Amino acid sequence: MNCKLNTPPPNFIRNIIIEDIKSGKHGGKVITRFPPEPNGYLHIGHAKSIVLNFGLALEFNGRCHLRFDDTNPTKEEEEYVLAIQEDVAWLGYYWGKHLYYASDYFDRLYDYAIELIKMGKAYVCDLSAEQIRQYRGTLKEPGKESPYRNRSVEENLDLFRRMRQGEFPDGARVLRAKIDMASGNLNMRDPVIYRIMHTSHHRTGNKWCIYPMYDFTHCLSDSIEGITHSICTLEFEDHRPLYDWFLDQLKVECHPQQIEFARLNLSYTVLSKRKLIQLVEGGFVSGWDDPRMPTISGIRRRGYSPASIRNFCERIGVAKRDSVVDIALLEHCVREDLNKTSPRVMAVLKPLKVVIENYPEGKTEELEAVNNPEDPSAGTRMVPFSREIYIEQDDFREDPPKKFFRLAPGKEVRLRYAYFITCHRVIKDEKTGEIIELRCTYDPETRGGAAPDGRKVRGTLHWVSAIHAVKAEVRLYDRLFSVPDPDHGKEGADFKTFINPRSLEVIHDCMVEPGLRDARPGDRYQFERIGYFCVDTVDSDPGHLVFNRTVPLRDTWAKIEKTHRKGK
RNA sequence: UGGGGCGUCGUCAAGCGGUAAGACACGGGUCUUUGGAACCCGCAUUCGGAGGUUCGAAUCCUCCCGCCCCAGCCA
Repeated sequence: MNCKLNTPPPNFIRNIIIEDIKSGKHGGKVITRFPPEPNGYLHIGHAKSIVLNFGLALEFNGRCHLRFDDTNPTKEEEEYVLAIQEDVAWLGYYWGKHLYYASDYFDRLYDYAIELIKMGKAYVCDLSAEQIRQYRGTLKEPGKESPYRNRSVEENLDLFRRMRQGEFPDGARVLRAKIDMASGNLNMRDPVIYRIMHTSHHRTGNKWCIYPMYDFTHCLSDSIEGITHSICTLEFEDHRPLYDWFLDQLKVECHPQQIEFARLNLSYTVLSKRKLIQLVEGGFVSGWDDPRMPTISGIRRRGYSPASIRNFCERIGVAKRDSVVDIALLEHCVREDLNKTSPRVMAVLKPLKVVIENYPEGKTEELEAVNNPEDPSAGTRMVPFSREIYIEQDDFREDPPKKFFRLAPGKEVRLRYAYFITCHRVIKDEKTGEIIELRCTYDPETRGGAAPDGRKVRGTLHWVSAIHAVKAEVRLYDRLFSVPDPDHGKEGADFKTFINPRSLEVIHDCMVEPGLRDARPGDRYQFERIGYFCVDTVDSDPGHLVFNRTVPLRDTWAKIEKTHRKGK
């Protein structure tokens, strides 16, 4: 475990656990579980659950199991179980030997079902799916009892065994719990607990042709593993009576407590599996790991650190009310972490050539640059400087507005770690009028960036020596959606219509300092004055560097300019 | 009168009868060789609404209003 734990803020689940420990419930133990269905990729919403479950286990000296809820072979695949394990591990959590599969319990679950039948608490029903739906009644009207509800135990036993033997086709019969067709809670109206599926399972192969349903499987799996607190999301609140019913009927030795909390919603994105699939399959993104996706793999590729995700999940809190967390908090969490850990480097995204006329031609010198002002132990590096350099196009204005502290005709600025330069001439393309080069002079007395005469300059620019520069491709990622709540657009507009057309801008001829030549996939940097970037793990290679922008630095100037424009 | 939940600052969220934490966002300032970071200040006389109990209520009671979830042989 590599994550520190300052005491997390209080939340109702933690409070329940503290009380339970105090009262000696469950022998004072805390055993939780994270139970994903391996039918898709994990996203930031799952991270909330992972951090909650593993975090609680860690805090109270218990343990957290990783259990795959794999009871529906038509939807689940091995590929997902591998991806999920990778994501949980990347987040920094270890389940150790406690890796389980609901499918490991199929034999025991079958035995439990037999037991239920013997108690007269379950029966085989021959109604079709459509009929079962009709018999279930509606939200306001009670259901009707199935004509098969009162079969004898012997007949039920025989039929259920034959279901297992494969004597019946898919959908022919199901095993149902005998509870209450008039219950206000539809989950209690004789829920199906086993269905016939002649489908091979990614782990049990063709051993089974009947598979247990979630409600029956989950509570018993929890019980088998000795889970103390079974934490799930709000939509399962209605299932709790059923969760408890099975455990009560079967007189198991361990009866975990199910506790529900509100799932995470994040502004400017979507988190439902169904919608994420549409983004992938519709080609709106490059895949599940597209850096704009809220999936763990996407976020990872985007350059977010595991620590920042954990921190985010702890800060958003855990409660029962529906809420939408501002994505600005997530962005704040990455900046906060990356600020302390990322080496600084100079990179020019949109280069503008600057010729320093009074600097000797052919001369090169090495200037010392600090790697991370937040971390002295990161040391320093040498950066080459020469007569021709690149600066950011945005750092020059021929006609500067008020408070523009960067370069302009006649203005002096500091080149970070280098010299003060003053702009004397602007060279433009004769035809287009586009600025193609600046002619400047430098003050040799200001080497390193300090003025011996105490002269102040407000602006400090990053730069890259032209002959030493390394070219790179940079991908500027932005929020995937242009509205805070794409899920609930006006008039039920499809969420895809809110996709931010500028969520990705690719820049091909960026100039980065030479030390970056050796950057490895996944390496994270702060491009000074611009933002945090990481080397793309899929498309970058030594001959063609590709950087992903994780998140831009806070840009006060952009804000000033914006409000200025609005105000005038 | 189907059943189950939830309503505290723009957004999250503590609070559990003793007189509204914190974070993000936002606004202002200090500092600065990143207009970054850091630091300082401001930001709910009020807790969905109305009654009631109490010396005292966001916290207890009553009624009302609003929002979310449930009719898969999905999880």
